[in-house]
Amino acid sequence: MPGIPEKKSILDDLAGRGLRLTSQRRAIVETIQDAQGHLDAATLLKLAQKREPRVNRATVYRTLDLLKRLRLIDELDLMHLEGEKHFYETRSKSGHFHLACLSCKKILEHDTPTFARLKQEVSDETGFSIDVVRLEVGGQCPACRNLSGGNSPLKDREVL
Amino acid sequence: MPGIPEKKSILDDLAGRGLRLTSQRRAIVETIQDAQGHLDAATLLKLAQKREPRVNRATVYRTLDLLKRLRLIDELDLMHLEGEKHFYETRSKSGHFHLACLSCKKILEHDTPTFARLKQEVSDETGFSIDVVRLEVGGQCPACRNLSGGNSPLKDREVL
DNA sequence: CTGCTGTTGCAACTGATTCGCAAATAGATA
DNA sequence: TATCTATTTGCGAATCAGTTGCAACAGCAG
Ligand SMILES: [Mn+2]
Ligand SMILES: [Mn+2]
Ligand SMILES: [Zn+2]
Ligand SMILES: [Zn+2]
Repeated sequence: MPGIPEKKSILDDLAGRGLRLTSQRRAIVETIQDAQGHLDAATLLKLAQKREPRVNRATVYRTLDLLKRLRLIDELDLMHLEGEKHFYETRSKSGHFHLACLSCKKILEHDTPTFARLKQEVSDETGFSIDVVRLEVGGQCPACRNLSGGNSPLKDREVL
Repeated sequence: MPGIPEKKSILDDLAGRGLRLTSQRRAIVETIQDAQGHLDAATLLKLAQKREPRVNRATVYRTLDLLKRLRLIDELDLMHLEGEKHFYETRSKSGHFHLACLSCKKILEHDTPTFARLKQEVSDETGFSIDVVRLEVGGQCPACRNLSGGNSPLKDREVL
């Protein structure tokens, strides 16, 4: 196993394809890689501008699109809990999927061997060559579940 | 098993909750139920207006939101192959998931017992009470796979 | 039939993302 | 290092999906 060369991997990949390493791309990519959670485009712009003020919103979207097409990042909907924006995370930490609590809006990451098996089965059964798999679950986290009383799920009051 | 009362189930559900069965809701709900494939809001509006011209775009969105919250329909992203719009289908035909061919943009529905097992596992392992599960796969369908030559996946030309 | 209250149409508005084009610049080349 | 050129960017306007406030409308209980 290498030391910690993981850090520059996306930029290396871009360079390897003959793409230009502009200061903007560096700032955007490094921001995504250093981010703890899931970033939306607006947040990514703000954070990237701390590293390189000359980053424009359009460039963020163009770079996200590029990284998506190169399969270096994954796009998440996270059940669109607030608005229609999307979120992004690096592929390296991939394999997991996301649970969104519809009450407290927290996002939980999870994985289980059955998920990998499912992908394999889908590939085998359908003949698809799979590029992206997005599994998202919406529900109520254990904390919110207790908090909202132990009665029946989905009382009218809560949903209407 | 009942005869074919399935048809009115959504409207019955709405009525049972004391919600009003307006001509607009009828048109929208029946359009969704009769639809073969996956409808986006704009298409749904157009089709619903054939049954009842007095259907407005806002009402379509409000009704979709209502049906979503009541868990009577599911919202799909279908990998946002074109634009950022969403698609809808009735819950009754639920249980399956969707494969989107990134080349020909066809949508394939699929299911496998492992999918049900996965949901159960997720529920057990995380303690979440699950309301919605969305599994979407992006890739290349068998037809497009052959068509694009048997060489390595993702040539630069195709992605840049 | 009447009245109350939930629903709707309208048209303006928002938020997210995309676009065309001229200016800037990374990286190859001399 | 200076030059060249295709790629990338900034800008600001445009598009697209979805939302909203409010007055008019219309289910449906009584
Ligand atoms: Mn994640
Ligand atoms: Mn989406
Ligand atoms: Zn919660
Ligand atoms: Zn295809």
